[in-house]
Amino acid sequence: MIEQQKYCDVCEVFNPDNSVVEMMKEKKLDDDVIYELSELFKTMGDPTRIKILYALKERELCVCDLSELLNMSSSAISHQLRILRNNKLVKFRKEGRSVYYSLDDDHVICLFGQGLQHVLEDR
Amino acid sequence: MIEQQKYCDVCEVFNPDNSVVEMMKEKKLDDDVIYELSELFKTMGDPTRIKILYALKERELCVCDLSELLNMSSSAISHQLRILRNNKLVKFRKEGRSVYYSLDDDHVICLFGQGLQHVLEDR
DNA sequence: CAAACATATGAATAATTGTTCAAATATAGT
DNA sequence: ACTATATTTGAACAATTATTCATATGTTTG
Repeated sequence: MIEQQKYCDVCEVFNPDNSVVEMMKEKKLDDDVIYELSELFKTMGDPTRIKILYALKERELCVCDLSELLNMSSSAISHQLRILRNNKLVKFRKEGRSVYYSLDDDHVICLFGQGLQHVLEDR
Repeated sequence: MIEQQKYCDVCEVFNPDNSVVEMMKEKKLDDDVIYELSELFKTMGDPTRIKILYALKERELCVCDLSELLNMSSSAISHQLRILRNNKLVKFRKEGRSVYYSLDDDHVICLFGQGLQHVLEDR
């Protein structure tokens, strides 16, 4: 076992004491959290939804506002808003036949800012 | 035109002066930036890649480290690393036959933290 | 109640995506 | 030169996704 030399200390499964694998595994996030985290980012990983969130950053808007603004069908917008709603990125308020959407909390804006910083970094 | 009552001030296309549409359109982000931003979030929107980034947060690791750590084939890991590389989330360094990957900058960690805050908020 | 409007929803379709498998490239040791 | 190891790559396949279309729900006005 020992004479079988390995070059990656973590791949070294024959020497548990020196293994980083276990260390990492202890520190690992709940699978639930990892899943939710990836769902959050996935939700923000679509141009249409980015545009919706960017618009809602300014003020609350109803479906037809967004539809007009982004030049897309109300149906398409509504579908995307449902995804944003399910992931708690937007909340809504009904007024007559209109439904006004707004950002659910300010984490979204922070994520936005951080993302922009990363994107605009090397230009 | 005027007698056609509308309930969403933004949808009101017949009165440009009072329209919020134009205002928003002026403030709108470059399509390039929106695209890149959504690509960034899309990149972070996968459980495997989240796990990779979370592991790299601690220290640099090579492909077989990650493969061992996440219990996945080197091929699968390599494919995901390519996506992370293309989106400038990780950088790499070659040493012998190994390729060590690490986080490209600390925006990733900030995004991580913000995302976690959002996810863990209501529990 | 009927007509118009705002939104939501389900099915369908085209496009994208993650993993697997097989094969290729590259580096190190014998 | 040969073998073992580390990584990359391309094709293939199943699964997911965004938009469109048609239709349904709910609300307001006449």
